[in-house]
Amino acid sequence: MAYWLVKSEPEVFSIDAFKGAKVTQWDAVRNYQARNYLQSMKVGHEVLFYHSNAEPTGVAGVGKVKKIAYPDGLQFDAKSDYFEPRATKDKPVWFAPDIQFVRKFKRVVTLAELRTEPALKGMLVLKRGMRLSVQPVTEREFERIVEMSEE
DNA sequence: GCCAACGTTGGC
DNA sequence: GCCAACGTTGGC
Repeated sequence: MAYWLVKSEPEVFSIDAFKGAKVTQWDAVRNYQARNYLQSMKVGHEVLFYHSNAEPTGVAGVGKVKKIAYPDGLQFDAKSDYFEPRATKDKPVWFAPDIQFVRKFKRVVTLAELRTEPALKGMLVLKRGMRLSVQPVTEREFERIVEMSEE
């Protein structure tokens, strides 16, 4: 079983919007490393939902992979900001899984808290300049953050 | 293949 | 709003 962290700006798609949507395709990611992680996600993998560019910034809840990655439809839409001229229906460039809402934390586990927790020292999201919007996390990190949300 | 210019991310 | 850190683009 693998665990992941995905970032979202709450002004664009918040944990409450996620709750309302119930399931959403994690589309509009346009970075190859992030795409490769999206394609590594398997049904049942758990996902930390992280608010970036937010007040406060931090982990806001949990989701779960509902369906493995399939073509991101935005790449075919010439009017979309996420249009991909190189993509064809036969050879799509961008893929994204469906992620299901699981729960909203009682409180946001803030980035500042993540930084002060020794067990989370290795997390990619804490690395200087780490802008990747989809990241792997370890089971230990995942469980610790869930615990912190209960404290 | 190099690398400068440019655009984006995202914390602060 | 600022700006550091990256990723991408495109001229050569």
